[in-house]
Amino acid sequence: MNAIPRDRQEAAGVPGCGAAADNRCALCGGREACLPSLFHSDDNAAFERMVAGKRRIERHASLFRANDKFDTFYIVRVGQFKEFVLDPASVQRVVRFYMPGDIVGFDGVATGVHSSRVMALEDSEVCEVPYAQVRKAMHDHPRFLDRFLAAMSATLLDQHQHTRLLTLPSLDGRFACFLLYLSANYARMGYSDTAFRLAMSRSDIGSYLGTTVETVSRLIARFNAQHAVRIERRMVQILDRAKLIAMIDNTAADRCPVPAPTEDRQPEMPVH
Amino acid sequence: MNAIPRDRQEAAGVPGCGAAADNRCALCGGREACLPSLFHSDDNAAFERMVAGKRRIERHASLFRANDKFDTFYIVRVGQFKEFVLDPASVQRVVRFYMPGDIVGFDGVATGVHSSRVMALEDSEVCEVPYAQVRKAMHDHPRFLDRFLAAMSATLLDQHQHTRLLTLPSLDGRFACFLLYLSANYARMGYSDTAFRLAMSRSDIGSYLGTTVETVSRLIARFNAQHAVRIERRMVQILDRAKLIAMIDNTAADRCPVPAPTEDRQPEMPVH
DNA sequence: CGTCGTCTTGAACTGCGTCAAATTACGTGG
DNA sequence: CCACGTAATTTGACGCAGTTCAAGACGACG
Repeated sequence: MNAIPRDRQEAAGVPGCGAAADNRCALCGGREACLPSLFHSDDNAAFERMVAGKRRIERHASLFRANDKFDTFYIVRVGQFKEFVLDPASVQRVVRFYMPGDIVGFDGVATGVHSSRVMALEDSEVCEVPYAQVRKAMHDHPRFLDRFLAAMSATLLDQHQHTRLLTLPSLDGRFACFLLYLSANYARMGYSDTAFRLAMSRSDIGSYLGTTVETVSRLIARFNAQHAVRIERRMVQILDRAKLIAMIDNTAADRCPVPAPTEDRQPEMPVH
Repeated sequence: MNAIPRDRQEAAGVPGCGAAADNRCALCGGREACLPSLFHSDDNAAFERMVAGKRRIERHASLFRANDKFDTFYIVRVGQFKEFVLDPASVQRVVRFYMPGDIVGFDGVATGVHSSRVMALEDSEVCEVPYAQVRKAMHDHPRFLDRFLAAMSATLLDQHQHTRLLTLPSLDGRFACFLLYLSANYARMGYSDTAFRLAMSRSDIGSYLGTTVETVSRLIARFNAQHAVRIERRMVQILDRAKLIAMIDNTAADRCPVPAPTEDRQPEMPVH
């Protein structure tokens, strides 16, 4: 997710799995890295001045909705969120999930208005950081500027990962990718990367993977049968990580086979 | 694409269609808005100092590749680009297209290294803007800081659009969406939004839509037969825009039907 | 213990991927 | 200017993965 600087996330086929950061926020103090190294080598006190306050968000309550005014960033302290847009038929399209340490709100900077809705998947808590303060801090602390830009850029990389996931030809690959992505994020937060609880419903997963609830169910059944994982209700155990990775690679084969461009000029006819 | 501030792009089902900007870059002077209002109300001269130079990129040559060092942004002056990553099987996954006025390189900020490859679809030209200069300008000119952040945020919104496109259940919807997106972008550049040339191959389109070349071919044939468009070779004419929009909406119906959440607390069972 | 919602399972249908071959476009060299 | 070769694009036939519709199972809570 957008925890930064996401220490050199590798470009392999699998979502980034940065090491767990360990910078305690003086405000939060929780055991989660609630603001992952964004400020620590610089001026920690500066950050604390930036934080306007904390806010609790009940399960299923929204942090903000599409068309709400944007003037505040949120850093997830505890809990998880889903971000989604509503398509014409009022169907949710989950665009991403947020976990502790992630920064929420970048989408609003462009227009001053939020373009999507962010809803808590469980009882959660966030730090509020007014955009005005962030701007000021960026001006005053060059290092903070860098870190902040890096954070924003990292969310772009996350989006790319999601895009890659969505273009995997088989659902097996997508689901495997999704599980590894969760695993990596739990690792980043300092939890087990082989056993964790899903905060999201089957519907949310289906939406995120670009498929239906039923198919998600069947995917789970199949993965369980193959002993790659053990998913029961919302508990997940990863039993055979290698098998999951293999599922991504195998299914990725020749789709839109633009041949691997080792040289710069790939063979294609010029346009008249 | 990431031309900014993307004047309040609407949240409707269709990719953003900002109005055509009209700020001439003193350096480029081309009739395309090569740097869309990023600097104009502030200090135009400041920008010109920022631009290190221009660079020509031949068709099929790369602006940069994955793992190349990042230290420069590029603003597309003329031509078009595709950005893609290679999956394990060395297959291209097109993540986005760039058109004149778009800023390229945000992905590199997070790690200092590019995560994808950007290749010219036709003979092109870009302005080079060193990251160091941008940082300095952000520090010196608060308004520029705002604009730059807005630009970055806008690319995030673009990615969301792509994600939404990819989760449309039917290929018809995706392709319709793609055509409207191109149309909107040509409009933004001041060209006709009903007749234009595709810079990308069928393969690239297939990759962008998450499908195969063959299916793209069939989509085109079907759309032609329905007189929604007239696509011949790489020339596109949009004949019935309403029909295209309808194709998106119709196919968007109940997929992962999380009911429209008008109230904040949508009905779902608490987790034990 | 009954109701409600989520999740799972079943069966039938179909859109799209896959493989294969034909066709067209375009650049090259004669 | 024409003939040829390469690569892109189109078209056809077939099979399967995944959607759809429908019903049932499970767990939570009143």
